[in-house]
Amino acid sequence: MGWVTIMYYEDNGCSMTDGGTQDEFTRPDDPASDPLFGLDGEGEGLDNIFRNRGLLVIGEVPDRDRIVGRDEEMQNVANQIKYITQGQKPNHVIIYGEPGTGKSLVSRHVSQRAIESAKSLGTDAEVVYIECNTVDTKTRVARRIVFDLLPEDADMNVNKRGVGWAEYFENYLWKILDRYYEGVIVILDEIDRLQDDNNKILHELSRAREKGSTDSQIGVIGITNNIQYGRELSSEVKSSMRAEDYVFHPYSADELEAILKKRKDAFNAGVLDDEVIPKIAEVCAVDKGDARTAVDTLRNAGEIASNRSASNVTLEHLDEAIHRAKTDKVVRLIEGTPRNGKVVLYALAKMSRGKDVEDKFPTGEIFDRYETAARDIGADNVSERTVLDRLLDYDYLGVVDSVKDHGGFKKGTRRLHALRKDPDVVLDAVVRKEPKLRELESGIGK
DNA sequence: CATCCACCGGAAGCCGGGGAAA
DNA sequence: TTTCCCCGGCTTCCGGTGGATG
Repeated sequence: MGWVTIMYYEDNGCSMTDGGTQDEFTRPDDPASDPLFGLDGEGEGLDNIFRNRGLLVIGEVPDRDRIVGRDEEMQNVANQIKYITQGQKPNHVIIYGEPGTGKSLVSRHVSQRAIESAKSLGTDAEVVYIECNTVDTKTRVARRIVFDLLPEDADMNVNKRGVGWAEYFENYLWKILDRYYEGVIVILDEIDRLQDDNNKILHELSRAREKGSTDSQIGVIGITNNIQYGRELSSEVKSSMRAEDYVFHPYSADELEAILKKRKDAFNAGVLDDEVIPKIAEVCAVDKGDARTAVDTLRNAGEIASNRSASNVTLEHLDEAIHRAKTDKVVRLIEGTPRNGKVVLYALAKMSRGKDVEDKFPTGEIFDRYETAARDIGADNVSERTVLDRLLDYDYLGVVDSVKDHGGFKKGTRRLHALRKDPDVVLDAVVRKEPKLRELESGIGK
């Protein structure tokens, strides 16, 4: 959950001095029935929509019977790492595919099961899962592996600071492995987020046994949603460490529908309108078949219904949830871009509203609209050259489609720009990130 | 054909902020 | 803490582009 900004407006007619005006919300004697949180003391009625909202929170590894449509992928991964159950060397695996196609899910689930099988067969094995978008340097990765594998009761003192990545390996990791583990699987998620020469750590891990660093069997599963990176990595890695690589394809609408239905029991019986799940599946299947977004959207629709104290989750709530999901996506893309860039986007969104989707605008026109917007909010405006740069940035980010245009009237090569997202969505996103633009919007109306 | 238009996009350099180094 | 340096946003400058024009 993210933080929600709540604004309070002062009530002018209110005097704080005299009288003992108490809280509007009188506290109940029993905190278990505090109406402020919708409690009634019985644990009932806390929520008329959700029974178990946790089923719709991404990040936990679900039971095997909630995994849908990835049987082949699971078997493929299992075939590569199964040797660890016998205490033998697992193969390395590289997985790539679009976001939300079950890469992390399958890797974690299969690895976990392999480790359990190994343990029950008497092999000491463990799995380490690392998200490289936060653990993004060689040293951090090495440190995470060491501390994750270090048993609680180990009589080994590991320095937390001042240790280089190679030292972590030399001084600690190999020793820990030799002492406690016959096999380890290391999952490196979003491996493309590792900084520059990250393949060194891949190399070190994957060749450890051949180099005689340890007797333990190490299997690496590298995950990336950057197809390009995945290709380069897998060809390079394949030759040097013989890793198998797999592509996870997006979920179909049917699979998405099945995934969502498996999580239907997050809701109370009967509150979820029948059309909701198929609609989400349909919408998300068109947009890259992203299961994460699908589940998020279902949860959001439920939350919107819940906040409204509605008795059912309806298509209306869903439409709002979809809009919110799209807005969130754009917000994520544009946060971190310069303020003037957002004003440029604002200008383009304003121009695009009500126009044909195919309509494109030359840089000059956007610049003019941008200038008035910048003046309206009292921001110092940038040159046309910079506006062009901002538009090209957004093109790279996938918010704007920017193409070269040859042979206009009395014009050489020029560029035309159009939004790749719904203008209303972009407008909402920009307005959310830029308070001045929000004032402008709410002031003028449309 | 040469010229012109109106923009593209690379290069160089300025500036301020932030983080590392001293 | 101060100092230094790097980076990203921005500007200015300028050669490039390619159909229209006469």
